[in-house]
Amino acid sequence: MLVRELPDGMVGGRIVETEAYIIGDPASHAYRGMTPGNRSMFLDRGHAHVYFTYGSSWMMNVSSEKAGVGAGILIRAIEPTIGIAIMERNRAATEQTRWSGRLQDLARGPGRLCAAMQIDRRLDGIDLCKEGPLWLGSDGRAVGEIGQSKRIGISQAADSLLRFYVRGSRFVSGTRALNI
DNA sequence: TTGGCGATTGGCT
DNA sequence: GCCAATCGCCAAT
Repeated sequence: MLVRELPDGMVGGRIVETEAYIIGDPASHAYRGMTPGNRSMFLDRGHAHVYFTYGSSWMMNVSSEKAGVGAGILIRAIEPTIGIAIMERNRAATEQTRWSGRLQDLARGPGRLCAAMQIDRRLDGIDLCKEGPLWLGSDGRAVGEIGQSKRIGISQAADSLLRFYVRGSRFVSGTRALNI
């Protein structure tokens, strides 16, 4: 689960899609070493790396190695379960990412997910494994079968099978062919 | 349902 | 300047 605590209430859901950006990965923001913009990717595992791209979208990684090593997991989609009405309002209020009105599109894709959950620069660097405005947890439900594919939208190391998704979930992004 | 394309901001070289 | 871990629109199937 990824959970966000907002003034209006809690929002979030089950993580159904991720991508790995591993050590020595040419597609990773951390590949060329630490800069002011990617330093949170070098925090100890379990911290947020929030960044802005394409002039329109915030996205979030979870740092995944020990302090000083740059690597992370991109959270690409959630199945909304908590505070759906609040997330719908957040998407509707975001001009850059217009919401189709369908629940399955509410947090389907890394930019949409951050828009729905109001994840932005202010959360960069926080510890996701303790109480706070954004944290990781579990609802205790069994995880479904996990599929594996190429990552989406990158040009470097494009063929590495580092994308992971819940097979059969309609809350997963990408084309049908990617989600077999 | 699928694939191609342009908008638009910030960080880095 | 350059370009990007996206999105939504449009046309074609």
